[in-house]
Amino acid sequence: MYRRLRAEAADVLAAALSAHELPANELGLEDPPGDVDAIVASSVAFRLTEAMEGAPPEIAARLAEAVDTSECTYVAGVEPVGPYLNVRPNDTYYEDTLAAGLNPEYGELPATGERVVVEHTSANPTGPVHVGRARNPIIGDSIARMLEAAGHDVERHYYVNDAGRQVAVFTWAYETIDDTELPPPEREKPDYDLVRYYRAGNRRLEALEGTAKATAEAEIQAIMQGLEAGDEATLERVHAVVDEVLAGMRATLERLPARFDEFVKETRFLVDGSTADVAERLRALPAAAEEDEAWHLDLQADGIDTPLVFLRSDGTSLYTTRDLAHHEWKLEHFDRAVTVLGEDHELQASQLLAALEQLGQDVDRIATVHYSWVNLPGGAGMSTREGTGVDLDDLLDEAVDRAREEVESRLDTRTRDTELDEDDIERIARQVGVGAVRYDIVAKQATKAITFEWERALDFDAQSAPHLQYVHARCCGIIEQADDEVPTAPDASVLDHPAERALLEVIARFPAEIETAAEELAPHTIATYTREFADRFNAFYRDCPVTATDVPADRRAARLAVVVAARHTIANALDLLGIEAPESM
RNA sequence: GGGCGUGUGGCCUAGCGGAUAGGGCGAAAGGUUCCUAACCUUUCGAUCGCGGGUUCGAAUCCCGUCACGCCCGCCA
Repeated sequence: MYRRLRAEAADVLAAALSAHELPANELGLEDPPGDVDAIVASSVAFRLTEAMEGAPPEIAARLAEAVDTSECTYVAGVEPVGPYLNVRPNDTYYEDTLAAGLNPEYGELPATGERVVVEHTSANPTGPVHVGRARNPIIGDSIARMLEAAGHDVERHYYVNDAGRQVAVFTWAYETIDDTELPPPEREKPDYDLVRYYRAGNRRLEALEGTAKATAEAEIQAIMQGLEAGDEATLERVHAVVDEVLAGMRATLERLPARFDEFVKETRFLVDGSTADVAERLRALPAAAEEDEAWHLDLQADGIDTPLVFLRSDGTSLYTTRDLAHHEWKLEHFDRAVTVLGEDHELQASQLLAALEQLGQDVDRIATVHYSWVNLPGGAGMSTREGTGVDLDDLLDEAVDRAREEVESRLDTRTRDTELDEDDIERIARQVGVGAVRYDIVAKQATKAITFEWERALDFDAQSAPHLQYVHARCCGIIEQADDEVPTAPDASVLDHPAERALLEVIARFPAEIETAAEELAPHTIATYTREFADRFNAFYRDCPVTATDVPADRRAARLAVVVAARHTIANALDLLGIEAPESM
């Protein structure tokens, strides 16, 4: 509704400007402050003091007179308030919002037919997912959900780095080190089991000297060469390790939940020859040059000082070379490609785009979202190899444990009729605990650095997931109280309470919020919206009883419809954030 | 040294060049015979890092500066 109202406001304002023979390219449309009784406003009068020869308030008044809303579906009027032009909605705006909100899918935009691949996480398959990396699946999964809601066909990909030196070291370590030399795994999961070899292997490699070191390096080199050549036996040895670790990592990511349609292996682009092919085309570019038998691409013309080395002197490819083949493959199969990467990959990502452009690809179809690091208090980083950092499994376990305590401590004071059994408590604890972790991360702008602190990440009061989930539970409670007798054709005209109007207005904005969040690839804006939604619902809850006996029948029916629309909105908004919506808590 | 990013009350955070910088935590006070108090109300608290500039108007744009983070590999 809001999208159409805003479009209509733009149309009538543009027409009014044209009537004064003024250009209508800058309409100054904006959201008015909270205490102003308007949905959309314009500050265009400020800019016309010369063209219309007058003070802004007087110009606003003259423009308002020229506005014709007779053709509008939702605009009731445009009124001058000081220098501003405020757009008021008519009753149809509220009626249509209420009717639209009764659809359980409310908020979803029409299908666009656009195929979008969202690549996220893509953490090296070397060990358990830690909290430093957890920002990636949480942001990536929410972006995928938003793009889907915005009408696109979305595929989620995890790009598996199974071709670099790290996995060669890992494979060597796994095959050389005996289990008895290692400490017991921290968990009975394959990623925790195998990371011990990875860590021990890296330590051993640093400690080795002389011929022992040479032997080990030769073995690692042989594995890398085998991978580069697409040698079947080598691929099998490496994948025995990689697939096993990945299975463990996948199980952890499932808890968020972050699920993938495809795990795209890097070696695939070696085996099918596309990496060699892209390297060949890169060598033919004017900006390509050979130095000490290695090949690089000069990117000065693209404003990047660091040249991109794409072939080693031994003829093997590098990570970005393979990623170039990977991205050409994406562009071939999808209309758009979105990648979520840590800020440490920024240079690599810009080199990738510059190289693709030199290869003649349409890089406008590629978007990259960068997120800043998650550090430990004191500024320490998290590293899989060194074993520093907090495992995501531990964080989620702790979150669910604390949520369970919270649920249990509240059992005594519950007044809702339905009882909770053990399974309910466990389910709610999981929904609340995991939701709190996701919200804490997704609610912040990706570019801001985060310092991980247990107390803050697991604060269930604050502006947190449980606060939002509680709104959904309240909606469900009211609907349950009303025996699910939801009116199919409610009369919105009886909804004249400010809290009812305010709630309908925020419901009306939901599709527009999805649209902009998907366009800007900014999931935190949905988190902000959801918070504002919760505030307005709670005001409605406080001031507008629904099922009380002294509420007239028509008002009860209309308010019940508002609650249903609110339930759909909050449930779908939480879903975009990957947060479950409990019916009771 | 160069590139990119971030800097908003004690702490966390929102903010498209426009209306009194919006929330939360914290601290203080209050609210439940009434749809779940994981809620709500009130109060306290900000020269939007600092200095210039552009503009009718700057947290927002530009320049400079400081602090912090990331990057600048024939690693990924």
